[in-house]
Amino acid sequence: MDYKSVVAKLIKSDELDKSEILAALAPTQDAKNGDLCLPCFKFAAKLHMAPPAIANKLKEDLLPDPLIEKTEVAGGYLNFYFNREIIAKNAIDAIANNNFTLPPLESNGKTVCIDYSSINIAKPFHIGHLLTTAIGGSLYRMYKYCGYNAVGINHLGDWGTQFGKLIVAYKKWGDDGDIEKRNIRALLDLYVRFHTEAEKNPELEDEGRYWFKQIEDGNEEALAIFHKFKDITLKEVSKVYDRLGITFDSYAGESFYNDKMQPIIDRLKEKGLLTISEGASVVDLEKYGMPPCLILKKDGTSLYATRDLAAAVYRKKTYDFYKCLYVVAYQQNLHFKQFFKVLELMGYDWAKDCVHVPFGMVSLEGAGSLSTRKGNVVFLSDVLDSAVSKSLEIINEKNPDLENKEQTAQDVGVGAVVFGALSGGRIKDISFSLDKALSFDGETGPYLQYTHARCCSIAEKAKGVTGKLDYSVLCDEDAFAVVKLLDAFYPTVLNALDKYEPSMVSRYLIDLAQAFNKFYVGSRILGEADDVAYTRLTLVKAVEATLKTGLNLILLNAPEKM
RNA sequence: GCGCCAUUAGCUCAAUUGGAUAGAGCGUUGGUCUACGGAACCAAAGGUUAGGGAUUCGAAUUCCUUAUGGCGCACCA
Repeated sequence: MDYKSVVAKLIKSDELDKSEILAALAPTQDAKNGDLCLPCFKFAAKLHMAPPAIANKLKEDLLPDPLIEKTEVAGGYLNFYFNREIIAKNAIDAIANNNFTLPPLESNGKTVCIDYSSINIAKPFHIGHLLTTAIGGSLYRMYKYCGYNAVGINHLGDWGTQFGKLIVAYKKWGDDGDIEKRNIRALLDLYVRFHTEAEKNPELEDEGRYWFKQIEDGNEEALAIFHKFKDITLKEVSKVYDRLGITFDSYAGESFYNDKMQPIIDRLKEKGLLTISEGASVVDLEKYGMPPCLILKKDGTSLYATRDLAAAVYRKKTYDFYKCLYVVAYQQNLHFKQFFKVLELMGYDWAKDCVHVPFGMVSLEGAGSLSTRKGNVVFLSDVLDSAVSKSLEIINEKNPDLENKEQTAQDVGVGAVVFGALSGGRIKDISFSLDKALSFDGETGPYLQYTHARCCSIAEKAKGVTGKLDYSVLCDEDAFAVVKLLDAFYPTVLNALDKYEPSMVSRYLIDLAQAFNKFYVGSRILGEADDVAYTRLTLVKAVEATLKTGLNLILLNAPEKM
């Protein structure tokens, strides 16, 4: 419920605009100052009055409404204290009358493409890929929830000289039995070995280039090996996606655009954008304060930007997107600025709808930056396994009779890792530590899941409780804090989407769980009078529904017992 | 060298986007179990918001500047 606009309508003023007042209204920081406040300082110059005097005048002229129980002037603030029963009724009824679900918003018909995860073939799925995968996956769910048609795109890194190198390594040192057994880890070893050997024998690089050329030219042997690598990778990676609950609508990657770049180059030439510089074909961007965007190398072959241009045009044609997001680390900030500018110069007015959603770097605590070439990586599946087995240990210790132990341990262990990736602002660099990823106390995924399970448990035990809703029961500090948070769910999700920031939902869920747990320890349900018990139970079920829906938006399952 | 980003409690992060006494978690110390899940709750300690300047009723938030760290800057992606 949008109480700001309700209050704004009640404020009478000849000199002040409704929109001005609406913009100034803000939630209070502390409940003792009421629920909403109007700082009057900025009106002082216009009205030639002191802020407290303005607050007092507005207070006197305020139209009466049942929503507002009282108003107080404190300094230059006009504070509004709401009738808590009305707020509680609105918040609770919205969920209770919907059979304790928080339905998605209605479709608005808009399509959003989200390019995320975008793993490289024949390379490990390591913790460096966790952020793009989790952020993109969460945005995907949030867009769907908010009524958009979301298209998840895994822009596979399935082209380039590294495949030639890998073929060389495979032909020299490859062991099919080993690959069969250890699949992608065996490929990683080959890749690392190639780079160490190439330092001694630089001619290996030439061999690598030769074999990549064979792939491009359709050499059967080369293609067979390449496809074998691709199959192994996709099979392995899809296991991880399954565990994370991630899905894609398209796996069109780099190789997919190989035959779609010529029209781009033609159009660039047509528009007179392409110039030759140091033998390469570039789009000069000096006017815009950027280095040139390289389109073709001097040998005439294409580059990253070329493929991205082709992909963007293809996506616009195929999906007619309202927005196209690229969830890619901030290292590539400049690349996206250049690439979007080139799209714009090509005359595509939808270039403004392309958005880079950057995030911070992941390094290894104690071991520095991740490097596939050096083999300095931590496999995501290993991290998930550790988290799951720790979770299983805790379950065996605390709840040994639990059914579905394995699945629950998956939910909780994976949840801990994923929440860790989605709990902070995107842009912060992360120094990955297994200890931190395996923390289950405090502001963590398992804490949210625990709180949800607690709700389920009470609801189960209080099944027989019936009575009438008495909203006055929800007006004490602890219960009302929960009520206000329930009311903030949809605005929080919409705001998170607006900022492409899943962590806003994560923070919100932590706030809700903390408020709920505080309420929980202080307010009994079983054993209270019928109406009190029933009303509190209803609040519990509303929290349960909100936690479950919110957890789902940040990719966490919400087991009923754990 | 040029550009972009970051810097808030010992550590990891918030702060409704310019509002009231800057809040949480971890860790530390001390409490709460004969009520529904202790993966919990309560309390204490911990701050010149990296330093300096400016803007204004008001700045962690905007601008300038310095410092530290990260990233990027031509044929990798």
